[in-house]
Amino acid sequence: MGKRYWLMKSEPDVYSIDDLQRDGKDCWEGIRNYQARNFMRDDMKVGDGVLFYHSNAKPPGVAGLARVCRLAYPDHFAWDKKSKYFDPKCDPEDPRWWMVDVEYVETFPHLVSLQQLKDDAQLEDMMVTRRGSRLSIQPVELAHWKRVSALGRKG
DNA sequence: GCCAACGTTGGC
DNA sequence: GCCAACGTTGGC
Repeated sequence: MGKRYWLMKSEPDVYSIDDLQRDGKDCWEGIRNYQARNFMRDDMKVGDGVLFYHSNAKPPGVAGLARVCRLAYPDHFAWDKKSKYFDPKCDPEDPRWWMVDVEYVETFPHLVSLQQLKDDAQLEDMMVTRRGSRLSIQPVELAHWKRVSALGRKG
């Protein structure tokens, strides 16, 4: 399997692309949805491209690019009682939740808003534009990746 | 802050 | 295995 592309949602109030730029790289902890977990655990490879999406933002949209820089490993916050991602049903011997690390690549000079994504004919069937699409990690087609990047760089 | 959409839980 | 109740997501 060659390089793949993803969209990963983060609430900027919690962790924004500026935070990732400051940190250089960070673990993507707290994913508590099985479909999203499966994408990270089973499909993400080092070097895969990430559209960094700001959810619950004004406006919501793709803020820039990141890159997967570590293969999936157990999300240890799941058994950290002090973490807000603590999951009492989790057994460290049999990890239920996984995460990858991502590294900062670039911040778009123009945030590509959800409305822009919806209005763009080339992005018609992109998953994030579908109504009720709550999945916080989604696969992205190469053509969509290229189009979103172009919009973000050129406005 | 509202609420529709969706995922999970748990009784049966 | 059904499904009602509940919790969360996330746009608006």
